[in-house]
Parts: sequence; structure tokens; C-alpha cells
Amino acid sequence: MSTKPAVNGAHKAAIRQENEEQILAAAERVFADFGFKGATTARIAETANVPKANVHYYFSTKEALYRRIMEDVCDHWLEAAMTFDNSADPALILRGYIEAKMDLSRLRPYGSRLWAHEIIRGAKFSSEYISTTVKSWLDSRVVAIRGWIAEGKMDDIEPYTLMYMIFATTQHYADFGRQIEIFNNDKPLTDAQFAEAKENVVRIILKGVGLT
Amino acid sequence: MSTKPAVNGAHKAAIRQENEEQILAAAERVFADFGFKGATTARIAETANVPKANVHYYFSTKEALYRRIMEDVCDHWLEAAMTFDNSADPALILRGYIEAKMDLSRLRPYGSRLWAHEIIRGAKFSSEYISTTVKSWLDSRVVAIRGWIAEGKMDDIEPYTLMYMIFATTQHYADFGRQIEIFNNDKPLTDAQFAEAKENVVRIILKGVGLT
DNA sequence: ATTTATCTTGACCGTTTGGTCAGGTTAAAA
DNA sequence: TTTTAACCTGACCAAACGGTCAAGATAAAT
Repeated sequence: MSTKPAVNGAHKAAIRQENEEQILAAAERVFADFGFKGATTARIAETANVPKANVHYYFSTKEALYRRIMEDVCDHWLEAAMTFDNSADPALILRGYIEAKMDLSRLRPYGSRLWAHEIIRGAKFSSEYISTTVKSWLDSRVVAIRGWIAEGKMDDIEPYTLMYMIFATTQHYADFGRQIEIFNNDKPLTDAQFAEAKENVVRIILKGVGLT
Repeated sequence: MSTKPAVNGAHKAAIRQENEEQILAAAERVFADFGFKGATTARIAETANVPKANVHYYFSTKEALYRRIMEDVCDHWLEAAMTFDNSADPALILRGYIEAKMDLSRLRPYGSRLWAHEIIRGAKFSSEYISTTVKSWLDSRVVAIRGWIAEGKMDDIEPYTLMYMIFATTQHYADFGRQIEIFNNDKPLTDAQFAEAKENVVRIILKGVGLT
């Protein structure tokens, strides 16, 4: 067997990276499906196709692995958040944000479901992150919306309610994807169906707050 | 000690009923907080203030207890569903249904969170219930909405999207209640705040589908 | 070629879990 | 009062759990 002629320990580094990625991907799925307590390290290992002991070689504890994945999920969440700047037309901003959140639910449903587990359980691992990073982001968006209202650009609605509505509706397509699938005659939404849903969500919300 | 003079075994029956209720209430909370796997019979017993063995005296297995609670939750869900008849003005019907769902999230958050756990996990225990009872109810509502659209009473939106939006938004106040609480400076929404949210949700959705 | 550092893993361990059970207490029936 | 049926529970058990470890395999450094 032995080694590729790679320079400077590149092979070992590649092994480490590949194994970590494999374990993280498996853990995201398993945690999303079963929650923190319901997920077992044995199942994560099996899903990742590595022996259980190897999971603990790369991630000291189950909790460390969980925290690491929560960080990754939050990073993606912040990415979508960035589409919500306040420099342009309110209708365009809201549309862009809703579409970004819908796409995230479509492309990374496990992350959304993991987050849902975490919050339902009482946000034990993430209450600090929510009360600092997320809250300050949300509050600044609320200020922006209040500004639009004051300028007469949209209806006088309660901004938090609007934001929660966007959170809830977009994440519903990930968190309750199984239920939607059952309602859709046990078939996942096609791309066309999902695109139609996305457009309808945007339309209803924009019109609902007087931005049409 | 001994017995009240109650006729015909009424005391024993009362004991049974009270214990079952106490265990069911405790189990609903614990299952909602930790999910099926995360909940432990010991914790349920502790919450219900009975010895663990007594839980198994009244409910043979953890799964039996879980199924029983799911049934109760579904019963309440159907109650709210009944407010959505199709005999009157669309705006009044939708308003009534949204308000009933919001109230349910406020008054019985545990049930909603339990349901969320169940769906996220893949609806292992309830897929049949969803694909029969719930689906046929939902489909009939969709037909009603299509009728309203055909009559020109509201905008031409995709009815399933609207229904999912209502599900998502109303249940969000239960399922993500902890997150909302954190955003609200770590204080639960007051009755006034909740009432305002409810009114805003109704207003945005009704206007969003052209029912104002 | 030898040493060193990292990666790999089957076997193992203490704890927690859902569930059982024998033996007791209490209330209703006879 | 005696018998019977229902209720109660501390003590227990096998299985599953998160985590450890020694010993081997592989790759990088000397």
C-alpha cells in the first residue's frame, strides 16, 4: 500500500478532512432525524461508514459533535440573512430573503430540522447565540421595517409577527417536509411544485403587508 | 383510612382516572420537551409524582403511552379543524380557523410540539392518520378554496401553499415559543402581545389572498 | 532504515434505559 | 368478617448507551 508522493503530509491531512466531513454529514442527518438524545453514536458511525471508536477519535464527545454541527447550521443561516440588507426596495428585499430561506429549506433540510429540534427542546445549546447574534440581527431588521412603515411604503403591521411568519412558513417546507410529502400523495414536491409554492409564499406575504 | 361510602366502586374508578390523567399530562410535557426517544419513563413518573412501576401499571409500554397521547392531540386538532366549515363568508371562515389554531398554540403548546417532533422524525407513528383523516380533511378545504377562487371571491393562489402557511405560522407560536421568548427579551409573550400577533397574522394572510 | 506521529479498531466498561415481578396495601363484593 | 379484585412499589434485569483503551497499521520525519 503506502503513500502518495504528496508533499508535506498532505495525504494525512486529506484523510482527516475526508473523515471529518463524512462524520459531520452523517451526524447532521442522524441528529436531524432523532434529536440530540435520540441520535446514537453507533448510528452516526454506521451512517458515516466508520467504526464507532473512530467517531470519538475525531470528535471527543457526542455533545462536541452536536455543537460543531450547530455552528455549521448557523453559518448557513447567516448567509441567507445577509440577503436581507436594507439598501433597496422593500419588496425586493423581502422577496429575496423569502426566496433565500425557501431555497435553504429545499437544499439543506437537515439543518433546519436540527434547529427545530434544538428550539423545541428549549434551546439548551443555543440560547446564547439566539439572544446575541440572531436577536441583534432580527432587531435591526425590525427597525428597518418600522422605517418603511413610517415612510408609508407598506402597511402598519407588527414587524416581529411578519418576521416570525417568514421564519415559520419557509422552514415549514423543511421541518414538515414529510407531512407535505404525504399530502402530496406520498411524493416529494417536484421542482416545479416547489417553485410554485415559493412564488405563492412571496406573493401572499408581499400583498399581505401592502407591498404590491 | 378506608373508604368513602361511594356507590359501586366509584372510588376505585376515580383513582384510576386521576392517575391516568396525571400520567398523561406529565407524559405530554416530557414527550414534547424531549421527543419519543429522549423522554424517559423515569422522568415521566417523576413529573407525574408516581413511582415508575406505576406508569407501567397503567400504560403497558412507553410506545403505548406515546400513541395514546398522539390520539388526544389529534382529537384537539380535529376540534380546531371543525371551525373551518365552508358555509359562510371566506374571510370569516379563514379568520376563525386561524384564530382557533393560534389559540390552540397558546393553550396547548405541548401537543403542537409533540406533533412537530413526530413529523420531523418522519411520522413513523402517524403517517396513516395523516394520509387518511388529515389528508381528506385538507383536500376538502382545498376544494372549497378553489371554489372561492372560481367565484372570484379571492385571488388565484395555490390553496395548499395557503394552508401550509397557516399551519406553519400558527404552530410556530407553540413549536418555536422558546425562540420567540428569547427575542422578546427572555419574557413570554403577554396576552396583549399574543392578541396583537394573532390579529396581525389574520390581517396579513387575509389581505395576502385578496380577502380584505 | 529507523523513529515518530497519526490513524484505526475490536473489545471492553460503568451507567442509564424500558420493562418485570413478587409481595404488599386498599377497597369492593360476598 | 372473609374473600376477591384492583392498586401500588422497591428491587431487580437484560439491553443499549456514551465513552475508553491498548495494540496494531500506516504515513511522515529523521
